[in-house]
Formats: sequence, C-alpha cells, structure tokens
Amino acid sequence: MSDEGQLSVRKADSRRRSATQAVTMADVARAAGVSTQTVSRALRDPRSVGPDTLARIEEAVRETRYVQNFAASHLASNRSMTVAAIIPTISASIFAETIQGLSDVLLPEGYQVFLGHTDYVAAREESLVRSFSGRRPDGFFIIGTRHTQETTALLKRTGVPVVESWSWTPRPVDLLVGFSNHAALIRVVDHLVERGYRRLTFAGVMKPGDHRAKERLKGFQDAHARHFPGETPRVVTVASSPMVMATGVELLALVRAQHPETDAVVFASDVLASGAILACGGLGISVPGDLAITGFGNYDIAGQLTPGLTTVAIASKRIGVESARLLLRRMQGATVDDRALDVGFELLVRGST
Amino acid sequence: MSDEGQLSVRKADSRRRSATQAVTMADVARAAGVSTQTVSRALRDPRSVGPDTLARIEEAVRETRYVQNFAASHLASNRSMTVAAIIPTISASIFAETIQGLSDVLLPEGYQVFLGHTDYVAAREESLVRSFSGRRPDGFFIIGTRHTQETTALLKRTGVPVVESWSWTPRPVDLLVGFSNHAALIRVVDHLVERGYRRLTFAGVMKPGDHRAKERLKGFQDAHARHFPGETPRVVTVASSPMVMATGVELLALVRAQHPETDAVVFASDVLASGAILACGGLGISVPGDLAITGFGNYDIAGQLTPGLTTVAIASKRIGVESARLLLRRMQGATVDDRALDVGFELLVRGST
DNA sequence: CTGTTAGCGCCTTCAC
DNA sequence: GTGAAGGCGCTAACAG
Repeated sequence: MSDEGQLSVRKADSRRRSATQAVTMADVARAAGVSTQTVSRALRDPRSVGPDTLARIEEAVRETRYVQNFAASHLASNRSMTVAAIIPTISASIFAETIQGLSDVLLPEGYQVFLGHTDYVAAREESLVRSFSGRRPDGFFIIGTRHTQETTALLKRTGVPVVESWSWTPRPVDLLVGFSNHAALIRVVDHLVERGYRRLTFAGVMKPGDHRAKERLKGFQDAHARHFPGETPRVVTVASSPMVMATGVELLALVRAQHPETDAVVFASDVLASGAILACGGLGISVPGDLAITGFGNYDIAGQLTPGLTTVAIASKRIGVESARLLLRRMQGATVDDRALDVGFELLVRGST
Repeated sequence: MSDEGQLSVRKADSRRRSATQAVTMADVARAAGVSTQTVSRALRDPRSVGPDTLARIEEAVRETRYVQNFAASHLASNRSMTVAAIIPTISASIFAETIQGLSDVLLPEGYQVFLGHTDYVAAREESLVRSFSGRRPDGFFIIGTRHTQETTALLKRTGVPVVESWSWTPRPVDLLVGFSNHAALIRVVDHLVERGYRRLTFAGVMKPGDHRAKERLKGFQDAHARHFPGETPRVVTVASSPMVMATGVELLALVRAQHPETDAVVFASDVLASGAILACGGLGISVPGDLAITGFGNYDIAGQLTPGLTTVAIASKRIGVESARLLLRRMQGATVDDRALDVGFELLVRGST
C-alpha cells in the first residue's frame, strides 16, 4: 500500500482496474483517522469500538457516502448473507405468500433472498441449484421434496442448511417444513363420502414436474380405494394447460363428458375449482345440489364465491416464516433438534359440499 | 503459491481461514494441467481456448465437482451478474408476472435476481436500495416512479442502469417502462359516461405509499371534473385494509351507504371489483342494470365472472421482459436511445358495464 | 491460444 | 479497544 496521502488520485499503477471510483473502507478509515480494521469492526458490531471512534466513523461513512461491498466481505468472511429460494413459479400467489414470509424474517436479519423459478421442470431446478451454488448462499429454501439425484447431491455438497417445503418426506435432504398433500386429499375424500357423495372425480393440471399435484392425486386414489374397493377412481387431467380459472372450466366440461355420473369433483387447486363453480352458474348446474366441488389452497376467492368453496387451507406464509427461522438458527451456528416441521392443513367446509 | 504437490493438505499457514474445503479454480487448473487463467477463460468463453484444452478443463471441472465462486469473480471483475428488483409486494400476482418476465429474460443471460418488497412503505424502499447497493448489482428494477429524495440519489450514485416501471413520469431516474395510470382511469370514466352512467363513484384501497393508486384516483377525478363540471367527485377509500376481495365487499357497502345514488363504481383493482361483483349476487343488485362495476388489472378472474368485469388490461409480464431487455443492453455496454417505453393499457369492455 | 503478475475490498488472525 | 499483515478466489492487463 504505497499510501502517498493523495486524496483523489489513486495509485497510478497501470494494473489498477477498478472502473468505478467507488469509496472503499480505506477512504472511510482515512477520513476517520483510524485503520480499516476498526471501520470494519464498527460496521459489523458498533459496540466493539469506542464511542467516540464510532462517532467519527459514522460521520466519515456519511460524508464519504460509503456503501459496503458485500462481495469483498463475502470473500473474506466466507459468509454471503444470502439465501437462495427456489420455487416452481412466482405467479402462483400461494408460493408468493411463502416467499413473503421467508423475506419478512430474513431481511431484518441482514440476509438477502435470491429467487429462482423452475416452471415445474426438474432440469431447471438442477441448473438453478447449480448456478445459485456459485453465489455461495448461506442457506437454501426449496419448494418440493423430489429432486433429481444430482440436485440432491449438489444441495448436500454445499454444506449449508437446506429447507425443503410444501410437501412431506421421511428422508429430507436436511430440514423440512411442510405437510402431507396425500393426507389432505384423503381428508377431502372422507369428507365428501361422509356428506353422502359416492361418485367422485378428481380433476387437475398434472405437469410432469409437479409432485405436489401427484401426491394429491395419489391421496384421492388411495382414499377412493378404501371407500369404494374395486371401483376404478375417476380421474380427469390435463398436462400442459396453465393454472387459470379457464382451465377449471375446461376440466369441468371434460368431467361431465367423460364421467357424467359424477356427483362431486375434487379439484387439485382452488383456481380450477373457482373457475368451475363460476361456470356452473352459466351451465345451470346447482352446487352442491347437482354437483359438489372442492378445491385446494384456500385462495382469497374461495370464501367469496356463492356457494363458498370447500377447500384445504395451507399455512403458506407460515411455511416461509418457519423455514426462515430454521435456516437462521442453523446459519447462526445453532443446532436444530426438530429437523422436520409439519405445519399441517385444515379442511374448510363451505357451501360447495 | 508454495505448491508442494500435496493434494488434500492445503497450505499449513496459520492465517488460512477458509472453513470449507471448497474446490477452487486452482484445483481445476492443476487437474487439467493448465493455469487458472485458462480455466477462467474457458469458463467464461469456451471458444477462447483450444478444443483439447477445453475438453481437459471440462473433465477436470467434472471430476473435482468445481463450482465457481461468484463473489471472487465479482470482486475481481467488478461485475456482480445480479439485478436487484424492488416491488411493493410479492403477493400481488400482477407484480409476480412482471418479476417472472424479468427473470425469464435475465436468468438465461447469467444474471440472477435479488428480490425485495417494500409493502408500499417509502422508508423500506430506501433501506432496501441501500442494502441492495452493497451487493453492487449491475442493474436495478423498481416498481414505481416516486421515491424519497435519498432513494433517488442512491440510485443515481450506483452508476448502474435503473428501470422504473408500472407508472409514468417525464423525469425518470434513468430508464422507464410503464404506462399512465392516470390516463387509464380517464379512459374508464370516458367509457362509463359514454355508456350513459352519470353518478360514478371511485372506490379503492389507498395506502399512503401506493402512488399508482393515487394516480388512478387523480385520473378519475380529472375525468369526472371534465364530464361533470362543478360536481364533487364521489370517492370512497380505505387506507389500511388488505387488497383482498372481502375489502371490495366492504367498499361496496360503504359506497351504497355514503353515495346511494351511485350507478357505477370504479374500483382501483380487479380484486376489489371482483369481490363486489360476487357480493352483488347475494345482495340482489343487478350488474350492470342497477350498478356498473369496473376494475383494474385484468386479473384471471375478470373474464370468468358473470357478468364479465370491464377492466384495464396491463401487459404486466411484458413490463418485466422489456425492462430486462433494456437493462441487458445497458449492462452489456450498449447505449439505449429510447430511455422510456410506454407499454400502454387496454380497456376491456365486458358485461359489467 | 496460454501463462505471469498483481490486485479487487474486505475480514481473520495475531499482536499490542 | 486498536492496528499490521496477509489472504479469500478470481480476473484484468500484459506478454509471449
């Protein structure tokens, strides 16, 4: 450090590359008349330096408009203060709640959240994990518990805490905050049977990579087998339609065409169920008289429809909050005894059944 | 580099801090029998090295399971390959579309997206910009054009491209991809007047920091003043209610209590308008016979309701896509001639008017 | 097309 | 409570 006391003219070395004339910690240190070390300490833990030193440093930070460079900090400390979050799609408001919960807890603690979406494609998940790993996040949050082998291996190799969520598995990669989609659908079927419905049909969008939807279908099938042994469960799915209400309308039409005897439709999502309920009005189908309808997710609309939509409520924001708390504890070095948290679900019975 | 040829035992220097036994570029270089520089080049531009060298490096990467450390790359190259995105709330699906569009363009180019949400609080926006700046993003994307003075100053000082969006201003901080909320509401009012409605009431959630909502209200008021000079425009707002359908129901009740003469309600959002339309069924209010209703945003539900909801469609995904393209061009060093892009809006007339 | 050199800005370690 | 030294892992600049 050939510090010649020059202020604006920095080292004339031809190797100097810094494009920006960015203020560095050294500038602050010079302005405050202390070493960079003291500035560094003051920034990370203000109580670790003397009160007047702190005041001088704070003043220096203000007057130089210093903004700390986290990349340098990360490199030196081996902590990135970031968490990578991987979700199937941002546009599903139900995952948005989870991310909101996650950020609400992490941002105040100084962590920032990287967001990536897979569009339900396993290969995209793998490549996201791969590229996110390069940022050396201090934790991973990921929706789902089914990944490619390579993804799982990559996650384990990072050495940082990983929370899987929105599903359930006996063998999580690391931490787990979720619930059983399978159990939830069983609960729905039990309810319908209890209410006297006998000819149930499952309807949903089944993207190849959407394992939550598959678990729901499986739950439906298993419960159906228990209640109606020998009968083939009725299932109507589309693979590539977007998750919008219009798809629910389309599915309703398919159900009526393929299984006209159906007296209750179990939709894999409130979005689909809502579309169907709204369409029933125009089609002269009385809900639940002619047809019972159930959804999944307890979206905002579920309670506003007439009749109200019977559905499964998921504590989706809480999933984010609890995941963040687990990550925080582990990132701060504490050990976590309960590696798996079941946030459960709640069947909300409304007018549609 | 006192390279002693040892494999697992790294430098014994007591100053060595690396907690992780992470594979570095040097390990790859050693395995491939080249310099780190060549590895670096191969990773960034595979065509810049010889084909057999490339093959050896790729093999070495695979066998060492090397994952590049972006923090080091960032520090050395002064490019973080990240974009910071700041939105009011993740839970509003309409912004989610924008973020999806943004990521869809940026991720394939190697950029990662940091997401932060302000909950419509100006002070949170400022602190987000401040903390994001420490990550030295290569670009900023931000929803809204009204910021605190300090936020604007911070953004300008970063020296990287900034896209403001979802609104319009003659003096953007840098780049702008948006539309006029004001003009959109004028269009709505014009349409209602044309249809014969004369006693219009505006209803919405007015969070103090939601300038888009304010612009919509202003548009309503200005159009109202033009059509009905001298009359006081009817406005019903709540300040702190959540943006959910139930709030729309609540607003509808307020409108009917405070302005029973109303023959058309102009809602600030489809979410509110949808809640109101659904509630009208139960209240025996015929739409549009007794009451016309308009929304904003063209949410999924708008087209599924009966009657369909007349609303303003915003190309919200496109806002994200175009913003990303502008950012990319600037981040890649190109100059941008049109710094402001008006994506416009479209009035969708449906049954509710 | 490949290697050498030096440094990006900060933090850990050690010393006082 | 504060400072000095050195390195985190990578890439720009330059040379060959």
